[in-house]
Amino acid sequence: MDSQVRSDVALGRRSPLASTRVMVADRNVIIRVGLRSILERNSGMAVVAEATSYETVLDGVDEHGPDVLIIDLDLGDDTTRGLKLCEEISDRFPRTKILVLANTLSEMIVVEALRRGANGYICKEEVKADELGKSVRAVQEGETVLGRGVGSLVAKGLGSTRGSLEHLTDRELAVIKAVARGLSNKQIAQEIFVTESTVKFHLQNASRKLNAHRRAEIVHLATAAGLLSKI
Amino acid sequence: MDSQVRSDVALGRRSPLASTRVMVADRNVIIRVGLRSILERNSGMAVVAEATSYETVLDGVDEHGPDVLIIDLDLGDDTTRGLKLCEEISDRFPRTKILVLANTLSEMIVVEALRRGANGYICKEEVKADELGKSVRAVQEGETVLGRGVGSLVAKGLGSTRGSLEHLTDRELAVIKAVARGLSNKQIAQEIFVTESTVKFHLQNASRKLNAHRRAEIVHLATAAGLLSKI
DNA sequence: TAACCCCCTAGCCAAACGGCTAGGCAGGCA
DNA sequence: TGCCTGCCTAGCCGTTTGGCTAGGGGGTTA
Repeated sequence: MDSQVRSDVALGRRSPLASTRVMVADRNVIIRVGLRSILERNSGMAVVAEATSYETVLDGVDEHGPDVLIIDLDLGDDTTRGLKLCEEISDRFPRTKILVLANTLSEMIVVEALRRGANGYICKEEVKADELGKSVRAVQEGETVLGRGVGSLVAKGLGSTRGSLEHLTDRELAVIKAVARGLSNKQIAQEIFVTESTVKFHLQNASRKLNAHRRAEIVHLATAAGLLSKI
Repeated sequence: MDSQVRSDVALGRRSPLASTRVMVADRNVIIRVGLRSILERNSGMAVVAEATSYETVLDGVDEHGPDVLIIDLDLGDDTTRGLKLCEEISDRFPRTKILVLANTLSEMIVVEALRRGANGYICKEEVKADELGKSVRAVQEGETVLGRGVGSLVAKGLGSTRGSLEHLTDRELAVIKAVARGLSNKQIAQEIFVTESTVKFHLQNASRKLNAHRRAEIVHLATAAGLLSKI
């Protein structure tokens, strides 16, 4: 339609309605383009910056000072880095609201993200196009947005006594990855140059942290939490 | 549309072949919008149909006869349905080429998809924007396209004697899902009203089919293959 | 009808696992 | 300095598992 406005937007200028400045952090170029298209065309927002790695998110926020940061916590091989990022951004740039856009729905991650400063959590698969703009605007205005299915998950989790996600240590994660490959404790011990006892020790700790009791469950929970993306 | 040839040229030139008609099948609206945006703006292609469920893909292909179908095999809770869909489309509509756009990289799924008529397989996370158009055009012209990392995976898999994916039976899948929840064979037996022997039987068969030797590995492989999306 | 697949059951045995207690060592921090 | 955390080791015990052989019954298809 109005080609004048469109080219202005393309140049980076804001239309009077484009009062919301958004930054998008996602590894997937299709997602980035899709978000830009949806937000700019349907909601009159402006995507002022993009990031594809943990390292560049902070700089982008610092430089562009977006109103809302839409972020997939899984920007690498470790979702816990995304969680730390939430904490750091909400700490250093409290004016920028954080809307987590997740691939998967994990109770642990949701609770932890909110605890560390995220203002909203929606799931890529579930979201509808018209909800996106509303969600962004809502978090910008200080609301907390929980997408489809997220709310009930959180409510369920709040009843449990389980506190915050005790994040897995490097060693524990390494052992879990080996377990996922079907290795026995003895094989794992040889692979990482420790004794079988140590492997069992790490697995016991991981079990407690994930509230699991069998190695198959550990693998499943760690996968669901996005901790095993790269084996 | 023809009156805007000039602006089309400005947007990115339209070659005589620019009539590529694409259909997109993906549950995720962000992905659908992103693909449309990338393909239409940068490559002068037309997205003529979209689908979001297994049921609607066939109708869409039948009605619009796209040159290329870009499809995420995981349109529901069962990737094997996506594989069947590949087979059916390549059988009934051989003129429509199939480009699989996957979330995850699973050797089994790749090999099986290609065996059942897919003409290309690329991974959402890995693909670059400019590669998308090229890939679509390449499969349209009869080439087989394997995205980053996919090729080496297939090559590795071809060496193995393991044949096609023997798909898991309902029972086997049910047992695996229970295993993922950390249940013991005895507990699973009680839950699905069979003896422990039967549970072990199903797990043995699943192990063979997935080429795994430990239940943790079974869970991991089944997850990677998209078989455990809904627990 | 035979051949096949899926589902179910049984028993055996060695190996692996889960859960536990009880330590030692190094580094960061109050 | 003491305290905490992460990491490592040891041993014990009962349970679970992986891998195997050896069947039966019901359904579908060639």
